Amino acid sequence: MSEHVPNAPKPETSQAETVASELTLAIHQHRVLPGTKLGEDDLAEIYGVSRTIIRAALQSLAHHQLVEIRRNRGAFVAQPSIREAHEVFEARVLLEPGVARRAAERTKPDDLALLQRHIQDEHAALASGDRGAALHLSGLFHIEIARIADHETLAGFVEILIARSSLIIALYWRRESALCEKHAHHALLEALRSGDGVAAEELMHSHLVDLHSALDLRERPKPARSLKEALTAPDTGL
Amino acid sequence: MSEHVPNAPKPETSQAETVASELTLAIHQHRVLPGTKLGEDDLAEIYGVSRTIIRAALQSLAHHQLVEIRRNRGAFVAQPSIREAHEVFEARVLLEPGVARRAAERTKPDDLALLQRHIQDEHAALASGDRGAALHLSGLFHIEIARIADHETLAGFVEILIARSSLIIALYWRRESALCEKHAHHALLEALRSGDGVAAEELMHSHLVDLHSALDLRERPKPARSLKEALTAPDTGL
DNA sequence: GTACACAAATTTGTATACAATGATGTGCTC
DNA sequence: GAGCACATCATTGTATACAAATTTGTGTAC
Repeated sequence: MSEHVPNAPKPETSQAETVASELTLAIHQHRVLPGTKLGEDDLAEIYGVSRTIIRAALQSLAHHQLVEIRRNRGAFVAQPSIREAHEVFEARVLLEPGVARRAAERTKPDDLALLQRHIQDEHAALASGDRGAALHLSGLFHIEIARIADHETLAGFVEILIARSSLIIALYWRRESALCEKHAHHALLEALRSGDGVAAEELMHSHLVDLHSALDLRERPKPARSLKEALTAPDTGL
Repeated sequence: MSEHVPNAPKPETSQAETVASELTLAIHQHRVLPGTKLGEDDLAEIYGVSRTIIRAALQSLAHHQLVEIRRNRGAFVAQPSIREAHEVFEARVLLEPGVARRAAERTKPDDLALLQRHIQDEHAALASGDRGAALHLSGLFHIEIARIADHETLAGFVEILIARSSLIIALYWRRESALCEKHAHHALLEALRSGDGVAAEELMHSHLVDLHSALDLRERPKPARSLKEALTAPDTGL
């Protein structure tokens, strides 16, 4: 039958999904930055698979708007515009508070333990200076809440929005403001623990508004990095 | 080998996108029903392209949850469960009223004309007995409103939800209730014309609640059709 | 020295070949 | 005749080969 072994000789998940997951993780953790070109041959060699697999993975990421595929040009890590950044956080403000309320009404003990660990891990990552990992875990916290809400459709949307948020934070995060989500997440956890849906809804709302306002979304060209793209656009004046 | 597409001297859009669009349309119009197997070789021959293209198109539809890909088994038109059906309409009730309000605040004269034509076409299709085409146009009406709202992120979600709604209607539509959306759509159009966001929001809300309640979502096995799948599952008792 | 034009090299787009997995059919055992 | 084992077939999964397009490099004209 099917025993859940990590390095199984018989992959239950397709190779394309594996590559897509790894790439997604790398983008979430800001190991590859927006604008980076993702050449098919390079990736094929890195992951030891053929371009067929890489292509499928890249298409998957493109559907999640994590990469942009330009015909005959290749795949690049997406660079959300200021407008897109606003859209994403507006959508999150619209969706996630309701999801949090739903989650508060359905939280089980195991869920609380998992969320608690997420917060711990996030804190540990921050303490060790790994901002990328902390950011990733911070996103996972929100995704976990969506999962607890037990609404796959909304959870899928939330997942997409959080993935794009990671790109937006990479591009527009205001350096001086600390990435201190510990308090907000802890308060949310407590609201979930007590089953207080209204509190969870409000906490999530203010948390997201905070995040949105912590971005520097004034008019400026996107910091297109790497290659000549960084040089064909005017400097940000930093 | 390419004599299928009439006028495509220089394809600006990739062949995979073309195939995906055609398949999506066919599903929206209920020309292929939920549960239908979409064999790669068959599709490759039909559209006159290689399996590579077909595969990319099917993956695209799978991302939109219009088809389900089972490893080593192939692609099948998705059969949303009752639970998924509820989820989809819950999500639509959550998202679309706000989108309609936004749209009312941004409607331009050209948009009104376009919506008017959609309603006309839908009515004409219904009169000629082409329920599939009418259903498709009905969905396009909602998508058009999302486009007018000028929020690409939300519009993308709405598009996905409407695509899935088409499958849900194919599976669970209550036969006796007429597919009479003309009044609701016309009322919405008028609200948009007068720029009354609150009215548009409320009209959209009640319209969606109506649609949801017009489905027969009582417990029953999914009508898996075609091939032996229809025989391995208990009959719907119809 | 700059700008344009052309050629080489790299990279993506598509088709096809082969391998692997699941489905089907046949024959043997009991 | 029922049930299982194995061979055969069909279909999907993956790799590779080739075509098309873009980018890079070089040479020449002015």
